[in-house]
Amino acid sequence: MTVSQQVSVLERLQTDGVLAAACPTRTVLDHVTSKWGVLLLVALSESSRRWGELRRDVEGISEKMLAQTLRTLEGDGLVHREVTATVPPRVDYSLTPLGTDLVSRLLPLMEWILENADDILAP
Amino acid sequence: MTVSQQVSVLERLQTDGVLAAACPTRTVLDHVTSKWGVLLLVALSESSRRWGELRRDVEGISEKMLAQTLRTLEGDGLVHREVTATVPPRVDYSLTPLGTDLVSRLLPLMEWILENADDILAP
DNA sequence: CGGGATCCATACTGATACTG
DNA sequence: CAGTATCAGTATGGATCCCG
Repeated sequence: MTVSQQVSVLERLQTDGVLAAACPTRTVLDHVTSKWGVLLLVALSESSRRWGELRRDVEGISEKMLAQTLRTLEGDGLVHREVTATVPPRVDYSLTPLGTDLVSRLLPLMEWILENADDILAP
Repeated sequence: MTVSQQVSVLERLQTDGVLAAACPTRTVLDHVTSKWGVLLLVALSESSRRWGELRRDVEGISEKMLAQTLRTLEGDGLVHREVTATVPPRVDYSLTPLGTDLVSRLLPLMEWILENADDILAP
């Protein structure tokens, strides 16, 4: 990414929002960067997952926050919820096209964190 | 990004951490995606800024969270703090090379949010 | 100007119990 | 299996006042 591109993004962030309070993009940013939102989106990046799988994939998440975060992401149109009316019931979660697009921007960031976590926490 | 790349990133996230609890990368992720951390990093993306400038740039941030978040980011080696001992005192904040590198991964995400916020919140 | 200290409200977490 | 409901404890954020 060139410097001129960086500047233009920053300028648009200032005028259109994000850095401005009360801007709708703040809400989206909060959802996307929420503690569990990122991890769930990443966990869904490869394939659709069932409730119990997500609960195991994302270690440490409580059932309450799992349900709450999934509902938020579903409401944002990032995650698709599909119920199969069987006994026992089966519910699959998957990324929507919008969610897939978002995750493609998210994974480079996660990869960076993975590679640099040691540098950050070591000193 | 290809599918094979996505899979490899996810697999490394599962084995090396992030999705695993008690992993150091979780801490880094929390700092980077903290409510104000993202906005401050972006605000610093173009040039170094003074305390008062950041306070105005990032609308809605309280002085407490500004100080707290800046100290965290400084401790993570992402932000550099430079004090000029004058009267009145002057303190400048800027991105470290590590911080600059991180922001280059962060801006595409912010740009995506900017472009898709309407689609997410409208329905 | 650039913070630190304090108090309060909210959000999150954890444990448990219950349901279709 | 996939949740919902509730309560209690904790962590986090915000508002305010104060200081060198």
